[in-house]
Amino acid sequence: MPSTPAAAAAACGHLHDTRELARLKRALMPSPEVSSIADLFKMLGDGTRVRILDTLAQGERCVCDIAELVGMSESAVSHQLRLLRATRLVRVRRVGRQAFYALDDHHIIGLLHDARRHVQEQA
Amino acid sequence: MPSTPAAAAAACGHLHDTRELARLKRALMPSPEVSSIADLFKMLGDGTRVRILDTLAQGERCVCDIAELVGMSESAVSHQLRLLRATRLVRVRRVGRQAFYALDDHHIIGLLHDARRHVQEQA
DNA sequence: GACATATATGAACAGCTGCTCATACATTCA
DNA sequence: TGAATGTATGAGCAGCTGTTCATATATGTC
Repeated sequence: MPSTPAAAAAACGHLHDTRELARLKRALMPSPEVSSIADLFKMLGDGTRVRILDTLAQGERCVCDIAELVGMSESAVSHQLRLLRATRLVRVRRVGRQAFYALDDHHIIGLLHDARRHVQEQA
Repeated sequence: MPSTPAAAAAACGHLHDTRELARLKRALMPSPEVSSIADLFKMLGDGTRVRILDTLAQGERCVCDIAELVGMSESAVSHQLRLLRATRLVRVRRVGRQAFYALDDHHIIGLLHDARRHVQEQA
């Protein structure tokens, strides 16, 4: 029955109705938000950064202690902290020649916690 | 006072006590868990996959509809669905030559929702 | 001032990711 | 059976990521 050009666009046969497809499309997240969300998850999608954030969940730490705790070079950690700073996941407090990093947003702990529960469940 | 080799290991001067450092280290997440969590976030850290999951949050969809809704080629979507399947974030139901994908774990919606709130707040 | 310490950064490089394009597979229909 | 359809997959490649190594900067100490 629907051999219209509209139906041909969605030739799959499930959603015959282009109008319905358009309605669903409108309900999706807008692109800028998708990018922001993906960027946030990208930032959380690295073992070193997860470790750093887990460490900071215990409280403020200086760079060399973080490096020692996560088992990475201070340089590597510094590079990662730079990224975490840029995305406002951590903040710095400078005291003399030391830099003390802390979580800038405690929602992150929630996300880490939820992710942890998720991976534990399906183990 | 602490010029012992132990103190030299953590020469930074913040955590003079190696014992304290060891205690903190024990409180950190074990490596396998860190990897699993990072892998989960890695999976969520891509715009196309976020879009796919957002689409599936509305309900089961076949591949070509997903492709149309997220604005990507069916091939690209199929590749991503393969990854999402491998990490058990989505599941398939095959009917004839169509494949209907759905979220396999509704915790994911929670994570997406939390991330969305987070990026909206700091906008 | 000269030197050590704590952190930051740039360059370079290996490994990974996500796309496209071509192709294979499976199912339905003529 | 042959052709069309819906999906899956392999190869190839451009772009990105995370590390190391060398170096720079800034503060504190002598």
